[in-house]
Amino acid sequence: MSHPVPDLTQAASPTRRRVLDAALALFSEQGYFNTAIPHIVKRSGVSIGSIYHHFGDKQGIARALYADLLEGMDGALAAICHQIPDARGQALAVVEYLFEQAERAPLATAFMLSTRHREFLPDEPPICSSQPFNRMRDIVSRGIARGEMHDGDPAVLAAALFGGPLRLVQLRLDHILPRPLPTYLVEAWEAAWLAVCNTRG
Amino acid sequence: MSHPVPDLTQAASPTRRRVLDAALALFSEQGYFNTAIPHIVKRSGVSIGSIYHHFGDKQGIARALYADLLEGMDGALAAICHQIPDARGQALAVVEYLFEQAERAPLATAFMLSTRHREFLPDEPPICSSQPFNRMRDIVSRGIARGEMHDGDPAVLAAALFGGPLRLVQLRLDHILPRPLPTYLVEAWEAAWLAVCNTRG
DNA sequence: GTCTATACAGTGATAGAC
DNA sequence: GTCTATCACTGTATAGAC
Repeated sequence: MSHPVPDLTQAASPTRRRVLDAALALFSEQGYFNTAIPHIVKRSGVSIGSIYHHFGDKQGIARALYADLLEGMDGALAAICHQIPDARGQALAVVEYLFEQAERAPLATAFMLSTRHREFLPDEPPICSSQPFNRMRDIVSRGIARGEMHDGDPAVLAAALFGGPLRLVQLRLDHILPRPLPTYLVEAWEAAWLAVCNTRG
Repeated sequence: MSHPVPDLTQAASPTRRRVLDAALALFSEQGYFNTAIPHIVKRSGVSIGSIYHHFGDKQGIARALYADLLEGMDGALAAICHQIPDARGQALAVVEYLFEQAERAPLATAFMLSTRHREFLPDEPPICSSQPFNRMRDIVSRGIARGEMHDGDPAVLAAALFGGPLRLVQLRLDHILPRPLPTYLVEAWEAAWLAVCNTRG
């Protein structure tokens, strides 16, 4: 039932990890284009030769990082959808996960949610069409089908349900919100749920 | 009562305008860092010497553009807040404005809402603390005070109210939503308002 | 104010020893 | 697989004529 899958990708290499960690920090703090390879060399302690050996080019670093984080996020959402039956519970768990993750791993969350990946990864599909975001839309579609949420365009309802919480994450990552996100969870969720819940229920 | 203020800034210069228009198009389509000065030269028809004469450096172009668009957006929101008395009407008008503006001037809207300005304008304050966004929070604060919206943290309520619509704008600008934004206005607004309205009213 | 030609730095990427 | 040294180039910015 559990999935301990031991890194099918070759992410286990220690140098690879060090480069990805350094790149994540630099990309999140100053942006992809403000980060030169020598910066990554300094911060990671890995030589430029090794970096190019592992990743091919600069885009390759961002690509590997992006795939890595997408996979982690999708795994979390998959687990949620698997363990919780009702759409409301799933959506709440997703928001809770996003809030906790933004505090635990702000750099990773910022790189996932607050970055225009297309500018430096022209071949990647937009993040809205990625697995995790598809799952969010699926939750909403199922919520409508099950009568938990009122009828309507799934895209609009998904925006209404997750738009507020995602905006709060953004504000927190930009250091606008003073308190940790989980302290806003109850209030933010109540408002979000009111926007989509079925009043006939 | 009206404010025809004839461009206090020296934005009237025709070459200045041509440069700003070209820069807006290029920055929005491919990003600030993927846009080289020679690109702007080609697209605007203005020589590199004139560009540097007017804007000082590359950042100067982005800075002028940003100030220009912020001023326009703030003027629109100011007019809304001035003409409409109740918070609900103001908020609805703001969402309507954002939806229309995203269709009428998608490049400008994308540059304002979907760009990490800090990456190339390190001295600018974050957009969340700009005039237009302050007005949105003010609308919410007044809505709470007037009893139109239920009590709570203004930041959370503002995110709940505008987060969904702003997310739809994002999706539309990324070419994910098939139909023009105004066609989603009624449904999006109803959901947004449900999230914050005072049920005792 | 506008233009052309040019200087100069920093960057992504490679070669090749170990 | 890891490293150092180096290349080739793009892109910002300036000089100075008109």
